[in-house]
Amino acid sequence: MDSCQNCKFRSKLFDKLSEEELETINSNKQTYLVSKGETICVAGEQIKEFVYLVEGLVKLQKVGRDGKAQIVSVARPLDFVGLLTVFSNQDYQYTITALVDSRFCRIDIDVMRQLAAKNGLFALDILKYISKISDEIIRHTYAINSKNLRGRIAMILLDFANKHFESDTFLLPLSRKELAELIDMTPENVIRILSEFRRDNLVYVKGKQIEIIDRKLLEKIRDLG
Amino acid sequence: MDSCQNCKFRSKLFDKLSEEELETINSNKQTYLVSKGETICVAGEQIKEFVYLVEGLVKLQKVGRDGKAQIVSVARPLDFVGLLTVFSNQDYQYTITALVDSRFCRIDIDVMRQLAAKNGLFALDILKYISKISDEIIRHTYAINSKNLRGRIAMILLDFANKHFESDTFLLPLSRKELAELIDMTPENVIRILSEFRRDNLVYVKGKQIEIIDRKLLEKIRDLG
DNA sequence: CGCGGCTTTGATGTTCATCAAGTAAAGTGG
DNA sequence: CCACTTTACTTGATGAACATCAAAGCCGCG
Repeated sequence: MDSCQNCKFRSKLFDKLSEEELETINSNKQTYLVSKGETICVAGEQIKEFVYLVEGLVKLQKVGRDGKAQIVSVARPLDFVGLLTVFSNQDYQYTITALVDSRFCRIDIDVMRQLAAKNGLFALDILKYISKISDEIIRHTYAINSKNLRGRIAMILLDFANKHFESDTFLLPLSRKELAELIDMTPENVIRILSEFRRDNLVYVKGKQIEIIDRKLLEKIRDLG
Repeated sequence: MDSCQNCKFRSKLFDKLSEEELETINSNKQTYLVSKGETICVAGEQIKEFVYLVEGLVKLQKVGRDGKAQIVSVARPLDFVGLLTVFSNQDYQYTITALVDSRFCRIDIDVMRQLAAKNGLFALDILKYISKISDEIIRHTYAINSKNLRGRIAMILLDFANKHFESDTFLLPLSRKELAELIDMTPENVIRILSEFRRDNLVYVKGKQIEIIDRKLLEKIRDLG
């Protein structure tokens, strides 16, 4: 019933696989449920499996020398959270933690490698995804660092509205501290600027509940910040 | 005489190709010489060719909204400068410029794609390289942003000494302004801190000539900054 | 010789992190 | 379900790090 062949969450990444190859994946995969806050894999551990997010939301983070966490990316299903370094590195580069209750699959990494080696079109698709993800992370990082604090908050709010929720009203899946780790600022300043946006009637903010009121102005702050 | 089959600069990237496949590359490649300062490809242009640096040194940069350049990476031969976005994107994401006189090859991108589709082991090797390069760029970017200005200068000097020249004495291939673009600070502060390092007898600095004098202390500044 | 870009140093101002202290919210055990 | 503890959130005051501005010296090049 839960076979990869019939999985409605299956991504286009696997489109180039034959029925037989899909069955290989199916018989080498395991499905897991994790609750909010649970860790899926830990940076530094040896990679044995390819991690594929089916439902939910996770964060990829690394820990700096000073022990402070930095969130590299917030990933949704089909973002192939484990993909990034699976093919270059022996160890996970990032710790992956569920932001909401999530479901994911693990596929033996050697099985993935063998399929890629055997099926060049499949490998080429993985290539495309990896390039795309890396590219987005790099772009995001540079975007963040080129903006002032108000611009960063504006950007991240619009990003959540546009990419994650497709609505101007949403429930933030991150704490203020996590927001700070994602856009490289202190929790105090995240709060300060959110309050400022609320005072200026740009955004309705109550706890994690967010509503974008003046989208035009917010976009201006993002773009000029 | 200049065939890929005999090329002594050929990277391990092509190891998985058969003689016949190498010949396909050979007959679809073109070799170019560029002088210092010349541009190899421009961000935004359509990707038609895979760019492979044979000899020299180049910078990858993008231009921010404000028109200021940011250097994403300084690449040597075998760094596959064009690799990063070739497989995900229609357009070059970065402008590539020679920092010293350089030699590079262009290979038709469709030929590369076809070879990857046909030869899974080759595709898998490309995958490894892409992952590795992205990973390094991301790591470098985070490293830079987590350090104060003195730490950044120390880091970049040690990086040049270790990775690029394998010597504590070398000629900087970048201007002060370019250095600033690479490590996200202003040219004034690059100069200020270089002068400071010279005053403290950490580094001999005269124009582009650099000599690391107190490596231990410089490493400490890098790691603690 | 003189012009323009690169380099250097100093003075000033802004942005942001840090510190401190208090309030709300969310678990936790009885 | 309520007191208790802990964690998250919020605001203000202070200081440090860094960008910006200004001005002068240097070097290569026409």
